[in-house]
Amino acid sequence: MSVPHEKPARSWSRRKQARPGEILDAALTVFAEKGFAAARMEDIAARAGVTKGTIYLYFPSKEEVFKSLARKHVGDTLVNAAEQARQYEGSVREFLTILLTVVGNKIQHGEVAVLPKIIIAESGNFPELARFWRTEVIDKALGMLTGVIAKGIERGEVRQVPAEYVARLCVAPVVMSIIWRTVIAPTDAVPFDYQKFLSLHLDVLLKGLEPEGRKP
Amino acid sequence: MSVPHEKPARSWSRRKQARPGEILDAALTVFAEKGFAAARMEDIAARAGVTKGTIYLYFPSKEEVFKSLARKHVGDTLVNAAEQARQYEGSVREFLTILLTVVGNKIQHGEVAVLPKIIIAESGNFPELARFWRTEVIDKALGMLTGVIAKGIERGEVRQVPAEYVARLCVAPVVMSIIWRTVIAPTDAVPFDYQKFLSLHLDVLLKGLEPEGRKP
Amino acid sequence: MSVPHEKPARSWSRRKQARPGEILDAALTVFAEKGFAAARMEDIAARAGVTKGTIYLYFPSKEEVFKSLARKHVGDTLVNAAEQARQYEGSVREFLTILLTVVGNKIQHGEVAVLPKIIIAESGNFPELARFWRTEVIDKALGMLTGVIAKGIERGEVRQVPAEYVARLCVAPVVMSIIWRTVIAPTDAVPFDYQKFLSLHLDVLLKGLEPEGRKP
Amino acid sequence: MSVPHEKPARSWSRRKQARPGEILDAALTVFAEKGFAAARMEDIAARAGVTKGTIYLYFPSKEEVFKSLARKHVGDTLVNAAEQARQYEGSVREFLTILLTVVGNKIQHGEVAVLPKIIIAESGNFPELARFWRTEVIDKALGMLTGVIAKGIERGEVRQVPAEYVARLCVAPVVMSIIWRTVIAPTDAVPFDYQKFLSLHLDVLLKGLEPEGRKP
DNA sequence: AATGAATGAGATTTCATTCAT
DNA sequence: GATGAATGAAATCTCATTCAT
Repeated sequence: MSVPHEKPARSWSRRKQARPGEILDAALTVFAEKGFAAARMEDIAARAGVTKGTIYLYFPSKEEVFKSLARKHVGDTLVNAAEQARQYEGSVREFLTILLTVVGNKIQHGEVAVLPKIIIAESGNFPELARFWRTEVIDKALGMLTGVIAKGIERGEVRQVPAEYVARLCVAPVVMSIIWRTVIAPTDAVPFDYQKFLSLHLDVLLKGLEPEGRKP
Repeated sequence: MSVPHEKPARSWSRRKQARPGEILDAALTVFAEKGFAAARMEDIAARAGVTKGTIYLYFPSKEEVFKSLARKHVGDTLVNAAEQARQYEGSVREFLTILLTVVGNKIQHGEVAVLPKIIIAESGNFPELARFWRTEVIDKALGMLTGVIAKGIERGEVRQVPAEYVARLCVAPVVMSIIWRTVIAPTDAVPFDYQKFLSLHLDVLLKGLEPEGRKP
Repeated sequence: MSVPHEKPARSWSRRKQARPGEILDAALTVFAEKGFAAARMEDIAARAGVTKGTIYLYFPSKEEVFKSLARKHVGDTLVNAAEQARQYEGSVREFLTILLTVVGNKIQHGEVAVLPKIIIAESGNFPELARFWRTEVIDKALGMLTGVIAKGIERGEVRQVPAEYVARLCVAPVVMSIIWRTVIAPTDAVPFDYQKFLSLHLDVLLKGLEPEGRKP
Repeated sequence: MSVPHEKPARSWSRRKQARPGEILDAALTVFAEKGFAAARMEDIAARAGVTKGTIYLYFPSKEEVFKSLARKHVGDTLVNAAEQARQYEGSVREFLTILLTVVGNKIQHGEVAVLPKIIIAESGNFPELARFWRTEVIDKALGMLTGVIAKGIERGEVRQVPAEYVARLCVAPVVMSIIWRTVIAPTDAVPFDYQKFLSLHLDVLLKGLEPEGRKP
């Protein structure tokens, strides 16, 4: 690869490259806490370690910061998950176990867990965003799961059920965990074990989906 | 003593009685759509069929409108549900069937379905409200369900599981339905059958909770 | 005097006659405390024992209430004092003693003592009023005193001094007392003896005005 | 190290230093003319040569602008006057002559002469301020004068009189001059010679305070 | 005559955005 | 590239005034 004299990368040069990302990270937190309208550019700037004016060097407006943010984390994890799912040959149980473990972990520790809350809160003010998430995230996630369930039914692992609805059943406790983490958890000290919760969920769900006459 | 007519009750006197409710109804819709900060008092007023100033005859501030709203619908349905649950002697299946039918109906048609979205969106700006809902709604609902599940375990209807977590499993699809209705549904035309979804949920859940050796 | 059937004067009829005065009395207090802009019609109404709307039956606007008030107490006491002064034949000392006693008493107990404060405070917003008071009250009072002093100089009771300036010297402690009563006195409990103060004032003033070679 | 020029001191940095003062100067004029409630932030801003928003960069609210203003000019001149008075060894006449000349000059030309009017007008709405002025300005001024008079009595320059009351007598024409300047003078063209008035005041006052048997 | 619910103009205050430095 | 002082549009809130009862 021809990068003959990869610049010495003066420290502020690296900063410059990193700025938009730093700003969006700051925005993520602030928007999650206050919502779009109540978030002040100054809050975001302060959290990003810059001043108000600087944000406008990288984004033309508050709205654009918000939209960039909402688009940023989409597709990353999800898209390849969908890809893998299509080719996946293991059992439904195996697949969901892996998936929910990863997701559970993100909820427990990840920063991005707050994005859904942002979308929920601002869907009314930014309907395009709601639609964007609908098509890019929700439909893809549900589509992937529907496919997995359907395959499970074909194979006799799962009894006859409407796959798209079951896909939502599969996701529901994840959604609830996300909301719990972002809405309830901050207000009280009692910790909640999302991993254990999702693990139980999977256990009950798969049992509930077992074909009738099956021998355990 | 001659009190033939209930009261003089001048016509605007009757209006005055009704006004606060009308305003809160309007506020419910507007807050649900825009969130607290982005909702304009004038919007709420217009929707209630009055002007800005009138709202201030009944509520001292925007914040108080919001808080009144958040408190208004609490406990109504829920509290007596909890009471009935404690005394309920029927099976877990029966109880949950009735409960989810009622709830599903409210989600499908009710106006109040948007309240949770409001609380989710504004929990960061009004932590007291988040706490209030946590104690008054969530804890009570989960407590009620935990009790029902526990009773089911005692009776052998339900296998050995951590009841509080299962209570959340029970609720998760309800939460998801509410969010779907308020966030996703408005952006697209495809209708979603909440009743059917919750019915499937119950079916899978109860099956997933059946004691191991049970004969169907 | 031909008032053959002086009406039985039903009590509310008397009220009706009295209303404007009651409202102005209330306004006097409220305006004195808050000033014109900060005084609310509702405050005035409440203090007068009526409701906002009622005031508008008697006065077309807040401004007119204020102006009526400012004109109300003018000339009453003052004008005849001026008249008496012109014809007065006694000594300067005698005259001022009587005058300051009356005035001192009004300051100590009267309600009207607050009027000057109102005029001072609102002179900027109602220059006509300031002019009105200037011509109707101040000029008349100073003119009267100037006349008295001048007569005193003629008679040899008072040494050669510019009478109009001395008239102001004569008034200054009165002005100060009024301000003390309305501005300082309300904020603390220590009482102030206006009568004694004005009496001392007169003593010092007259001594200071004695002709040079006079034997005491 | 080369620090040839005091500082970089970008030009707007110097402005920032000056702004609060400029705003308070503007506020002084506007509040004096209209009173607190009737003064619009926009008026103050315009007079200070900025826009509404700018004021809020330096003061959190209109009320705080007002309070800052009321506190600003306190103690400056007065406090050292009090200090000097305590140590002063000259005659009462000398001292008061100097004092009243300075004061008379301030009234004739100074901007601050309007502050007392502001305090008088707003004492009802800001009782803390009235108290503040009472303790910081009035009590100190009267205390100083009382001390001077008392010393004069000891020395035999002044006859036996209650010193605190005489202190007020001394101040009364000053108060009246201030009110004349701020309330009456703006409404008419005839000028008033405050210096001459106060000079006459001193002449009459001191004569009035001379010990009885004194030979002139 | 009196009420008091309703109005809406106008004030304070906030904050996204601009721009000289 | 970064700053932060300044702007001004837009929101909340107040209250004089109106008017149906």
